[in-house]
Amino acid sequence: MCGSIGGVRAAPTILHLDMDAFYASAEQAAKPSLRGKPVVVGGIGPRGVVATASYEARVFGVRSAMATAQARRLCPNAAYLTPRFPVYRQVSEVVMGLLGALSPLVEPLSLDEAFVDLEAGGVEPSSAAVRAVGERLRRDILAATGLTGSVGLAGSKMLAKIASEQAKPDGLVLIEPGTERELLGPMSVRAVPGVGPATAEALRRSGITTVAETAEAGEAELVRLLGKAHGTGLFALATGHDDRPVVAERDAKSVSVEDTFEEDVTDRTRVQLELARLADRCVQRLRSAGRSGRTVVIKVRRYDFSTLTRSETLRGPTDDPGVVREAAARLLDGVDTTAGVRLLGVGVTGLADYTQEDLFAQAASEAAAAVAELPPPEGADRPAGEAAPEAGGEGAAAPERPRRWLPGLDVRHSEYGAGWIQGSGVGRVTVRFEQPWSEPGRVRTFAVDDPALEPAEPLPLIRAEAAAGAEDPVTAEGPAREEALPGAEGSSRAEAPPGVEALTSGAGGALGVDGLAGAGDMSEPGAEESSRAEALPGADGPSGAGDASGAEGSSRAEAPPGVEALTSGEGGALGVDGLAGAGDMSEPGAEESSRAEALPGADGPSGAGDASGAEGSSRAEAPPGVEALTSGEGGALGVDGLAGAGDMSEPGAEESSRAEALPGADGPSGTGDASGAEGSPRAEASPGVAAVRGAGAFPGVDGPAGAGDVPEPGPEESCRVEAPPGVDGLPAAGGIPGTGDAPGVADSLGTDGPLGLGAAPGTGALPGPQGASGGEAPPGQGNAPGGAADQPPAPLTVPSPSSEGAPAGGGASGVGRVSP
DNA sequence: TCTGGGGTCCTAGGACCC
DNA sequence: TCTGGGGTCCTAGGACCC
Repeated sequence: MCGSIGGVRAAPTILHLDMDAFYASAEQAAKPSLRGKPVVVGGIGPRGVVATASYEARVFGVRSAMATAQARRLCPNAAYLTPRFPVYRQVSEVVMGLLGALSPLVEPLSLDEAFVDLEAGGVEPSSAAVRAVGERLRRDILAATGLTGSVGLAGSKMLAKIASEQAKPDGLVLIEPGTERELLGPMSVRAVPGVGPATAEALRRSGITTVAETAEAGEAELVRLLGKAHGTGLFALATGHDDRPVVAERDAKSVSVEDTFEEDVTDRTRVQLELARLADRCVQRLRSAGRSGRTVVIKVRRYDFSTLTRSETLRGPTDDPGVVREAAARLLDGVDTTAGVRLLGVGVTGLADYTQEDLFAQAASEAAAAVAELPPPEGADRPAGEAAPEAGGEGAAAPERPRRWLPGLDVRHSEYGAGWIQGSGVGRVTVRFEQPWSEPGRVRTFAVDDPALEPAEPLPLIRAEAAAGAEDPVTAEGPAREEALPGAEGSSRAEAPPGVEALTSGAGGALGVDGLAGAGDMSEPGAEESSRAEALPGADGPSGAGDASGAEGSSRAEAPPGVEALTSGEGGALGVDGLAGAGDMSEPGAEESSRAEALPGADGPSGAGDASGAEGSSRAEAPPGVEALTSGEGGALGVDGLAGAGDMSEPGAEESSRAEALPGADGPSGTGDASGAEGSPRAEASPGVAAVRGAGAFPGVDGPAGAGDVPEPGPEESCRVEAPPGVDGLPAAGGIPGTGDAPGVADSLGTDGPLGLGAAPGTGALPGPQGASGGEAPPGQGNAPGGAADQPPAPLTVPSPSSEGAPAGGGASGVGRVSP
């Protein structure tokens, strides 16, 4: 009786694999600077939602399906990236290939999930044998992709899925047949696949919340509450009955595409045009799948989120764009869109494997051709996240459209090689040059239309022929750095030297981000600096930057950002400034002045130095950075922010560089930062580490620090306020900039501090606030710089979330140092 | 701070046929 | 002429999943 119940095998031969935080993990594997840091993959625009959050981001409460805007509030320090599906698909194919080696019966549920019938694969039906297979599979997946997956083994699909859920992350759970009911009984009914919010609520109203209660309710009651299919199905699962087979192949039953606009569309002509474009995209997908369909469906989500669908069934299946476009247009005729359309979608169902061309379709398509030729609407509200125009149908010659540098996407620079977009805005794009197999790379900023920069194909997570051969230049560098990190600061520093100069160069100049970058740059020799210099106008920047170096190094570094801001002039806008500003913010009088100077960029120099001031600043910055990132697109800012952060995080090179550069003193610590960074950022931030390491140094790192920031009352608040703007990225930027204006800056900036960059600083900042310490902060910053930037993320928002603990940490550390 | 994109399955009412 | 009942298709909407 209690043993295996009908529908459950006597041996746990059904395996369920679920990759851990798949998209986010793939991004961390591809981007060394993001490892151990909060990463959020999803829609970057104002209406985006989170697809996947790394475990580091989940600590802050970030969840899938959450609005990205909310996620940014919870975890401003995270890196917000647009999804790179081609990469995920590639990895998925490798994983599915490994599963295919286990059994002919593999049922993929999505890119990162699948059931495998081990019995059909000839695996001995014993717990020991299947467990061994599961463990080996996990090892093989890690070796082949660099990613971890969790495995559930049980006698039914449902139980295997529940087991893999319990195994997360990076584990394996086997449910022994016979134990299912006792195991399931106490669980929430929400654990049963198919029970979502609505069903759970319906059951709750009847006093049913657990699986045991569901089973006790009886089938008749469940059918009464939920309907026939759902009621009987749930009763079976709740009582452990699940004999659903693993089905290898299933043909798709529909194909659809949809877009949510960044802003509601009220213009009817525009709505019609967008619908036609969607119809073309849908048909493209249909054709590439070798299918045709008979029913055309349109979906319209209105301004108030109410959604309606309209469908029309043709006499026969088609894959003709003209036919689908026309059907969609007819369906739209019956829908009132005057109040505004939030989303439009076009789908085709009733799929057939063949294409049936008929005369009618031909004629229709020709008639519709004209429509197709219409140029896609330009405009701010282009579908969120759409990076490039879809090749409409045939002729749609994609007119040159301004490239959109979305955070996370791959690029290649003729001189610096492969990298990815950390952020963009205000006419600039920040790129981190690193590869999956390299050490965390440096950040550089370019004009968005820099001809040397172009979109690139993603790199594999695992070096192709592997290991084979020679390392590429980039890699080469890496090694050295690593060593540095750990320890050493020493090493780091070594590098620093160069960097130092950089700083000096004022590269700092570069932007705020740069600021960070700067840091990073620093390490780098000439090139970067120059780049930046150019980039920014900032000529001034440089100096300012330089200053930073010093001491504050870090702090200042941030300042630099400010610089950028400044520099950018517009840019100013950027977070960068923010940073600077930020720093200021925290600090009272002094800083401001400092900043003032700083900002001005020109002053920069001094200002930077001022930085010292501090810390305060630091913080401010951090935040900014964070946001900046966030803003993502905002591009500009965020970018920076990130960058900065990034830097911080980064180990060796940059940091060290800075450290040295800076005052050196901190330097050391700086190094430390690196370490800190990571992590849970905040946590680490915590005291100890940070402190120790110099984290302080890094303050940046601190990013975590950022966290630290949080803690602080006053500053933050202000920060936040401002932050908002920043968040949005651009705007903020702009705002900031203004701020930037040196003077104002302080205030604003401060707030902005936003930048995240500051984060790093922030750390320092906190302390700084504290006062004098601020000065010290600098050091951290130095480190931070690099690191900070990255991490940056920290804080603005932070406050609330998890930060709590963190804060202290961050702050603490910062403080700690300071005191010293 | 509103809430993506791509799917699957189910329900329910009406039309239509037998 | 009235009244039924079953089955299928179409349409619209909703829940749920990743």
